[in-house]
Amino acid sequence: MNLGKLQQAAVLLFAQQGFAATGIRELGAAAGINSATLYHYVGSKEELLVSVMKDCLNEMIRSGSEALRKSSEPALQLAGLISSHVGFTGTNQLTSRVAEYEMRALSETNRPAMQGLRDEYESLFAQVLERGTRVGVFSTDDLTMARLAIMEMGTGVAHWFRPNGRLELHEVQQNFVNMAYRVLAADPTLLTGVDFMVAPRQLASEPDSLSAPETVP
Amino acid sequence: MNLGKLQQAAVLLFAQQGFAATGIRELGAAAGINSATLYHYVGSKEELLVSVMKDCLNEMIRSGSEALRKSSEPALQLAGLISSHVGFTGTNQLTSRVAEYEMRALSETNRPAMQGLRDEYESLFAQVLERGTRVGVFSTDDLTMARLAIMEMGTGVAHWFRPNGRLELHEVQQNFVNMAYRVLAADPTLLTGVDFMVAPRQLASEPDSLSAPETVP
Amino acid sequence: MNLGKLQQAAVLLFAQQGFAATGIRELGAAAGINSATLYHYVGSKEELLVSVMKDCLNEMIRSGSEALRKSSEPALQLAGLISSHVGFTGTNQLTSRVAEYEMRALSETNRPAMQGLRDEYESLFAQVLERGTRVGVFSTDDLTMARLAIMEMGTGVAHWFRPNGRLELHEVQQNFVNMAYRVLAADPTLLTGVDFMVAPRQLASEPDSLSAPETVP
Amino acid sequence: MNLGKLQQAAVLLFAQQGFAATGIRELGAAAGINSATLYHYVGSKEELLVSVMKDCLNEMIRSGSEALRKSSEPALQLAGLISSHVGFTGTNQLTSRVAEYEMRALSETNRPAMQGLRDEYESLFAQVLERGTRVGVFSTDDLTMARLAIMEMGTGVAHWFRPNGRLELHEVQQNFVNMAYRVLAADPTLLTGVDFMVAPRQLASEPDSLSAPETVP
DNA sequence: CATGAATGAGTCTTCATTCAT
DNA sequence: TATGAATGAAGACTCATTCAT
Repeated sequence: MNLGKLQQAAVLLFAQQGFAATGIRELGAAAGINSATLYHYVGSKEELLVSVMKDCLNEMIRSGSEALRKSSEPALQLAGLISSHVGFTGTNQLTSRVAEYEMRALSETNRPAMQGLRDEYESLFAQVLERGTRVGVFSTDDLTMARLAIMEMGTGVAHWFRPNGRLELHEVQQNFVNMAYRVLAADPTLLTGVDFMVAPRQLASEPDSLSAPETVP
Repeated sequence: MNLGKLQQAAVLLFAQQGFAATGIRELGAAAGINSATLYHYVGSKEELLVSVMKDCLNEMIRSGSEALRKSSEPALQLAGLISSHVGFTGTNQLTSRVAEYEMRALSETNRPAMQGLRDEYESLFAQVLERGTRVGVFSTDDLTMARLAIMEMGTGVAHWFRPNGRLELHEVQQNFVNMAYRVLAADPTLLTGVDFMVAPRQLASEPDSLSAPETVP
Repeated sequence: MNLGKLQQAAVLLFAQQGFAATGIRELGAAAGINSATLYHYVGSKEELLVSVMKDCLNEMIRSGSEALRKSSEPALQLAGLISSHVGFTGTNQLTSRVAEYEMRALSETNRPAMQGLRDEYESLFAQVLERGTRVGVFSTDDLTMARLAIMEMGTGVAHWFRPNGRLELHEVQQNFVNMAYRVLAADPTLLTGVDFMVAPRQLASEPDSLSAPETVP
Repeated sequence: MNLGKLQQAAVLLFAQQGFAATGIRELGAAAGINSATLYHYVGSKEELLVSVMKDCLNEMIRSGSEALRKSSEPALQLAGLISSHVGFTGTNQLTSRVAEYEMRALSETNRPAMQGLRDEYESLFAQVLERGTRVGVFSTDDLTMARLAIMEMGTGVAHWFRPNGRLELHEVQQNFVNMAYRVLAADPTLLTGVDFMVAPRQLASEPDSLSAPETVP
């Protein structure tokens, strides 16, 4: 037994049923321990959620920041950032879903810190898009809406991507970069010959399952 | 008292805290009635959710279908469909959020029917995109991913749009049509002089609130 | 609508499910009225039970007393009393069952009065048996036990007798008189040519149903 | 704490007030535990009732069957059976009352099984009486009615017998055998010198109380 | 490290009853 | 006479959490 296994069980159940609908005994059962034993690893049900969310958001920020550091060109930075975002979301589908959905389940004690990390992550996109627009490599009617749209569509990957499905994850990453470029009217030839791709890391909290056949044709 | 007011209270709380985390007494208080009185209007907490979701999904299908009937050109149909989708989502932000998020809260008794409506709605997009691709007005690397991305980004409107904010809803609708056209490499001049816009209807379950200043600058 | 129909509905449900397990709305539905209307006929659920029990016990006492008045011979009085008891029980199966079972459901306000009636009724048996024993027409090891046994077996008729079944009610009455005579070692020839039989009256509270085929072969 | 103590508390309350009228908190209080703790020992209120009834009916069948095995003579078998029945009822007054009265409180899930056990028990009496009649040791106008009467009067012992009262339980057993013999016109001398008596066992569910002075003089 | 027993506060739902219409 | 709407109290049951072992 260790915290990782417990987090995996938690993420699986939280993703399926939601934090509020998941009982502590259910969590214990899924992790193969008594519900009381659970309190040896974690102070409370909410703390368990916090530990999952913190790891998740920190890795998102780390991975996104790393992508930004690979180049100083906004267009390439954006490609890296989207590649990171989609890669992470595809690799940690359940965890990232929980981190997004269950923000509202946090008490006032914990929400500000987690929301702060989320804001920090989103600001990575805002910065790149703004610089790219200023420099003239991106062009949109409304930059804010474009940013929100691009992030949202990337996040959606968590809902449908299946490992061992029709598409490899790197194909999905490439494709989403292409779509973002189109939305921003960026020049796709900027990408030729450049390695912007970010290899995603799997979190300890991400369950192994979900290798089922792709549900979306 | 009437069902509408109760639905509004329910949607507000379900959107903020989730179905499972919302108590029956809380619902009653928000609707201005005793929790027991609630059972005069609705058979159970879940039935209340079902009534909201059913109304929501039915109106989405109706509105989307109406949009498709305004033209036989796939490109214009898509514009209408996106206009409908974004308009509906912006007008019924909380209700549509609840309808999306709380599918998992339904019991096996009710989920299939609701999921069926959701699938029916999504198939509207699939049909149009497929026909447009066959006809040659749309061009993508992967049509399925494009479809998912376009739907997802439209759905995201529920998270940030604020009436009386920086943007009018019709501007948002227009902008999302433009972005979708870019993703699909569709010719934007096809839209000039054409009225594809669908005027959204507000559901009885949608709370009046939320006229707050836009949170996203 | 009238009190009688309401009592019938009540007796049917109280006999099947018990007083505590029967709801006021259930009662209304069975009587064909709204549960609120019920309060025009009766002050409360308990008062409804009381009205049923009072009518029942009063008629038992009246019928038993009448039987005693038909003769001054203890042996013949007992025959009349048992005939009355069994006849009443067979004619008002459900009502008498409710009157017996639901004594415990009464509040302290009403129980003493009802228990008083019950005691008064049982004392009819005690008196007759004692006089008969003193006179020498009855003979037992223990008179108290004999009395309890005889009453109990007569009461049991409520559980299995079915009108239109294998046996006519008057046959059952006769048979129980015979059995009681045996238990008391009374001379059966005392009964020849004497009409001790008491014709039972049906209470307003007794439902019409139960004309089903006898369940006990 | 253990199941037995809980069963005792349940039997006491169920016998006094009925299953439906007894609350879960009341049960907990009577057993000296919190109402929630009760669910560590039993799955539901009904399951608690079932456990009591099952134990009771099984022991009745076991004891009755044992009595039958002590002889092959129907007259002696009947004596043993009645002795067993009355002994059991006098020893487990409350439990047997609950087992009889609360059959109707069971849901459709549990009632068939319990009713099956009850039927099995009653058939012991039917078999013996039928064989005895065929052999000619019993004589009645109507065997079915005699059987019902005999069983019912024995069951009535639960209502009035008090340990440490005027009569010892074995006296009651003997007396009821005598009365049954009279009802059936059986020869009492058949019993002389024969030990047909069955020693009753007390169930774990039977409360200790009730050693009060006999209520019926 | 692990757990069975325990509990107060909470869950959704039903209760008997009242009252304006 | 009749009822739909309303409610405080109570129903059975589950909750997250604690603690002695």
